[in-house]
Amino acid sequence: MKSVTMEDVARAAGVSRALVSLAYRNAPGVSVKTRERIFRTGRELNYQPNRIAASLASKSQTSIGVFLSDLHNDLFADIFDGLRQGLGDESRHLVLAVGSIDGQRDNAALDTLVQSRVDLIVAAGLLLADHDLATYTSTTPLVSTARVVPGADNVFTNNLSGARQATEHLIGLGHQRIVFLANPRSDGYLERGMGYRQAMGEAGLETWEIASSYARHEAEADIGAVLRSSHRPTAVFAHNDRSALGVLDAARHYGLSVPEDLSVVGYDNSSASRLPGLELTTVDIHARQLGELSAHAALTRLAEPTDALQSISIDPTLLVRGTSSHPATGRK
Amino acid sequence: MKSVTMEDVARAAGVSRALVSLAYRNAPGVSVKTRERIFRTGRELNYQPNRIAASLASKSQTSIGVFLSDLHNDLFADIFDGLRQGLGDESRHLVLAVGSIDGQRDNAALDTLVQSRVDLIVAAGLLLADHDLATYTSTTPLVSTARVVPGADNVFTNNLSGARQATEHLIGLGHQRIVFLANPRSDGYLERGMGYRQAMGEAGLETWEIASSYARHEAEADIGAVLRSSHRPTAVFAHNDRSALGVLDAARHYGLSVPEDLSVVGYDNSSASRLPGLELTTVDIHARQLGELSAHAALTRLAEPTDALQSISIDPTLLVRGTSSHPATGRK
DNA sequence: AGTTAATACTAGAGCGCTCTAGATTTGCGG
DNA sequence: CCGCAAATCTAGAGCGCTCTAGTATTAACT
Repeated sequence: MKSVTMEDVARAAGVSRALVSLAYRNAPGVSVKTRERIFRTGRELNYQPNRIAASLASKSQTSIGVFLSDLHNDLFADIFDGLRQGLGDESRHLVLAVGSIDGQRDNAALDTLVQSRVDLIVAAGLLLADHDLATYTSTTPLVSTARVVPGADNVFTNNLSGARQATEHLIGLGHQRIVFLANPRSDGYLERGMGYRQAMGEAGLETWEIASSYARHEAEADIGAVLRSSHRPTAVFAHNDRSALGVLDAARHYGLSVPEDLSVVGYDNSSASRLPGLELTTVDIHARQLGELSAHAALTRLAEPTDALQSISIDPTLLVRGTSSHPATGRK
Repeated sequence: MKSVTMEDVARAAGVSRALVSLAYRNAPGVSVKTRERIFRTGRELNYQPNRIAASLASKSQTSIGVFLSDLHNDLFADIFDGLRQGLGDESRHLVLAVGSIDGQRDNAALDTLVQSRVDLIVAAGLLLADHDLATYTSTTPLVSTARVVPGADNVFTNNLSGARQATEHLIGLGHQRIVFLANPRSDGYLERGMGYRQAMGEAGLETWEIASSYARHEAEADIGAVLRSSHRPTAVFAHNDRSALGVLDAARHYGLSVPEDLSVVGYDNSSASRLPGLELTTVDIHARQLGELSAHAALTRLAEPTDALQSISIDPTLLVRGTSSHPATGRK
């Protein structure tokens, strides 16, 4: 399947290859008449410029690599939307790479981007250790979203603040036995845990943390044992919506009604949390805005490669919905 | 930012460029000793092969383009997972392009893939008209998932069967006034409507169709008016889960309880439909399997470019969950 | 018309790799 | 130690484009 090249178009239009190149890049220096003729013959031959060749030949083709951790999490979809919007016209040269929920594919995905010689990588939801990322940041500028990576421009959410807001909300409602459901594999869990601990400490309450895994089913099992105990918690603050849904499931399974018997607060404001019938109280990390700001950071970095590294933090917002209320009574 | 080239590695290792190339491609013809030396110096120099140059130079670099319509719909995430699994090792050369929910970006996304000279495109959720797609199928083999495209290998779900199953389920429960909530912009809506009509016709029931839009909120508004009418339907079959959730919302808004006052059946078995607290009765299209079969179709096509076009259909499965029951009574 | 200054166009080198065809080395039976 | 095939390695021509440095053409103004 031989494809049409620039050479073919040039010959057919009776001009040089270089001129066709200029025309297709909308560069100046081509007369209107010739430009039209070139496009016409291009269309006739069904010519599609070869991007591969173009980016090999040119040094200035700025392409941006986007790493997304997991397509199942619509948070990343939001970030991606924001990114694309913030990038505007630049978004035509995006190269996507998708990792996997366990982080196993992150390395391969980043390699792909580096090997595709993207000028910059915007990464959302990286699970790799800082140390492993150093290899990449030394080669290609990195804009990290929703996680702070040394050596990269960072656009992140203030997890500490979000976790405090969530915990203080529960404390304010009168809860005392508040469990924090953590996941050592998840982004930002450390800071969220810290925010939880701070808020609990300031209120003179004892912390109670349970480690859980990323998957909903496992989170459900992990929390199940706790919910069955006689001195069970009256509220659970989950490190993200996904595991909060697991808690909801577990509660239902053990006959606890939410929020009457148990208050549940999630984190992320994922689309699932917004669903009718769930109305999960959660913390909105403003994912779309995160993406947009990442775009700006990326554009700035490309324009000024030597500028100092930036870190932008966005304050998350607590969204009180239906799964949190006063303990025992069920009153809002 | 000058990057390390194969030339650099060759010089440092004291061999020819060609040999480095062979080594990095794990090709035979390189002695074990030399191979090791090459990799060692490669690592020392932090060499990353330039994929762009590689694919320009080689004719046989098979890369596969993947078009995904919309990252917010986790159906596509499932398809993608299946695809990646089915592709196995081949999945290292995936090039992703993402459209948009309104289909506006589909053209641009496909152009990107063609311009990246992918050897084949696997497309999930295309909204473009057949006619617009002809341009692409003439250049690059296309495997279409979840939609039948002329001139492409197709892996699709039997929408007719799925819609019949859903409708017959409702009829079997005793419903008579069953609304089909359609969306003229959505994939497969035509066939789903047809399945609905067939099932209704065979049962001697009158059809009742309402056009809706893709977004949940609008679907909610569209269905609202119908639900308020005195002679309202006892069941709604929505063309997909997304709009089914809108129906659920509308029902709640107008004080109808589901499934007691209104049965609702969706389509897709999206992750949202599986959530605790929703338990939407829906039709499972087996998205993951769709992806896997697409992978096989792609591999077959790449191996045998001249074989006749294939069409594989998967029968969807009705999943009866909590939102459907006998009319008026609420008994299952 | 004659000079200058734009404007329009072209030749050819090169981006970093792959691949073909040929050169060199190695292994091994006699 | 020779001969010859197999194993190992290399030179150099592209892949389809961009970009620099230049040539040809037209416009602009004395």
